[in-house]
Amino acid sequence: MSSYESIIEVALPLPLEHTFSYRVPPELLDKVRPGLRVFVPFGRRKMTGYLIGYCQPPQGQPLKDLFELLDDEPLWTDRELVFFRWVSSYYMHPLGEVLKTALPSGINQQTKKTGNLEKVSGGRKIRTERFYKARQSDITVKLRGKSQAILEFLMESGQQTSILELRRRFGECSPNLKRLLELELIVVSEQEVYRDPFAGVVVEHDSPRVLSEEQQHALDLVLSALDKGDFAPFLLHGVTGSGKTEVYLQAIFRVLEDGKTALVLVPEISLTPQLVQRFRSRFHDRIAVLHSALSDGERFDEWRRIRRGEVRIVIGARSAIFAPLEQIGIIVVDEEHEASFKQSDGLRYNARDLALVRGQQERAVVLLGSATPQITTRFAAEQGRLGYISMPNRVASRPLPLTRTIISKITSESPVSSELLEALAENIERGEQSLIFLNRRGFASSLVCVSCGESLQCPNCSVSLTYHRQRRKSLCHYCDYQLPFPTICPTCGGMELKEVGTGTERIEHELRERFPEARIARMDSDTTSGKGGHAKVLDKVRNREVDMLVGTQMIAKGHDFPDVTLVGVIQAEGSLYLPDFRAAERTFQILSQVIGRAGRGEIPGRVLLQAMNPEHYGIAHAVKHDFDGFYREELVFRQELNYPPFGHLAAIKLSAISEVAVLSVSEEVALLLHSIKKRLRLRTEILGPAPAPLYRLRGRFRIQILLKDPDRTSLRRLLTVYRGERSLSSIVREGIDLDPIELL
DNA sequence: AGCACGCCGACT
DNA sequence: GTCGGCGTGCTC
Repeated sequence: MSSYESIIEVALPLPLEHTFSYRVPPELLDKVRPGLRVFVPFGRRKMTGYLIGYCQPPQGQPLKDLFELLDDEPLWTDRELVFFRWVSSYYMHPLGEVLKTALPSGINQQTKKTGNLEKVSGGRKIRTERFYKARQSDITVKLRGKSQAILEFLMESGQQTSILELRRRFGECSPNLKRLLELELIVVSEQEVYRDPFAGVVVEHDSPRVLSEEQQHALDLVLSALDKGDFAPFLLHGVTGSGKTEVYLQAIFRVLEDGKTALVLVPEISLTPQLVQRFRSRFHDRIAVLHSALSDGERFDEWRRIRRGEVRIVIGARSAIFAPLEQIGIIVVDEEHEASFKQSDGLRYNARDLALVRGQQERAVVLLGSATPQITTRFAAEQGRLGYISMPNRVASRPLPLTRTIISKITSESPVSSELLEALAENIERGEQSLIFLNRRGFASSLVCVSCGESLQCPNCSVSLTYHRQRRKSLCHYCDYQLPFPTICPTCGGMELKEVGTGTERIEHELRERFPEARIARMDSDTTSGKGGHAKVLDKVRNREVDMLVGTQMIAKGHDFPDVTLVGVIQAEGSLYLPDFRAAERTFQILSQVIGRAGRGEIPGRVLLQAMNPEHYGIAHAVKHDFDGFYREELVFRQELNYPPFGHLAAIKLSAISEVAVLSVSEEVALLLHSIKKRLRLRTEILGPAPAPLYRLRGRFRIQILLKDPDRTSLRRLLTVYRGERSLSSIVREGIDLDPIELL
């Protein structure tokens, strides 16, 4: 054994830039390989590290020996390590922590000190089950009852059969099996099994559907890119109901035919059971699913199935970008504009951006699908850095819903306008379903004291507490702060508190009074807590057990309700004035999505949209289903203000810059930055807020941080110094996801 | 991140 | 006189 392999380089999951070297004890020399986890001494601790390579013995310091190797087979390939290294350097996050994030959680060993006792915990968890098999023998023994039945079954099948399977067929049968074992008629063995997140769920088979002309054209473009076998990124811009999923499915079919694999990223898989269902009925058990609702055990097992090449398709939420797939032919990012592709603690990454990077490294086709792509994505497509595929029409020539705005005044008595009420009444009469969308939960958005005018505020977050009538509580929607059923003003002791602002709870209440016979359901994070909370409501709607569904964003995303013909939107501009440079974009997107829920079946849909200022271009273009119009106006607006994709932020390349400029953040964040300037401990200069005409616009501030003489450490500090709700790192990361193509 | 060492205030 | 605050520094 060469001495070269006797010193290994180990990355540790700690916030340290450096990797560490260890000596390999002679008895392990023939077993070490990059890709294994190692258990090593570190200070006076012991921890799990990642063997990433070999190195020369550093002079001067004595090396420690590693304790043990935790794996037999490498957990990652060389190619994956290249990707991890890229992630590490781009997000300025230590390689060891990147590896920890990428690998299934809960497999690392940790030492904990309990008094003087050292406790090793964690480690891999492979589930095993007992399997029984009939012994081959000519002896025929006649047994009684169940034992005989079990023996006959095992002899007939000749297969290894798990205890679970036997229990399912014969009920409790341990005593019988024990007896059969004693008689040496059967043998038992302990075997590895996978925990199956879909245990017991049956799906029907689904065949490829006939494509529309538009879909066929989109598919052809993707297929010809696949044939070239090179990196090819696309934006698939298709309106709601244009059949993007079918394009994904058929492209993936071809990828599998070519012997390659497919990775599908979806925003929040628990919210899109329909999509997973559709994939499963097309591809059956060739699919692994990765998302946060899996237990550690299930996730570990799905991960192992992928690593071993037993599945060719992975569907998952953002973390699935690290799935151990090899030979990736296509990466699909569905609803690419969704913010949930961003991981916002620990390693902060945007899975949508990483899809492009991994796709490039794997020479795969990357398909970013959306009805309302991010402005920056569309801009990149316009510049030719992404292929652009457009599907502007719905399948089966179904028209987009007829959409109308209603001007709503704050002073109006009911939050639901009379026109909307009328339309709802008509729909009930006709036996058709309606959705009512309001992007705010609770009953009232604040309680205001009639005598002193103060509103109830959260002491931690300085925002109004939302009044929840059913729970008899005032809640902060940012933190967990809550007050029980407030009756007295905490400022002046006044006895009368007025409900101001409207939430979904109030709308539901209102509609129940107006339509006592109607079957009304509400769907927001208050009503869908607990397992399967979403599915329950969604099934009710699909089974037509509900006439009206009131809800927040939740009802806008990805559900196919074929029988909904009317969508009502309360406070359409509700999200327009949030202190976020993407407020207009978000408003347009959410409106487009909710409008897209109407008329997906045989009957054309219609939408009534209540807004105080329907002339705002985000709303006006949503009404006209006019993405391009919106897109052009937003680009002009951003160009004037130097916002992304035109601003300096696009130039943030963290490893190379000599100046960090943060622009266009909220007033709150701007003030925050000033207040923590001392804590930055950096040689910095914070410029701004900008002159009034600029920063006053939509309440946004323009500020700038100049980092003098930046190095890795100071940049990291800038990223991590403030670990609040709105951390500096998230602001800098806002910059990172501005122009993903810039990454390549 | 842990976990040490280290130097100043209120306590059995 | 000690317990304990968190500042600083190190971990192959």
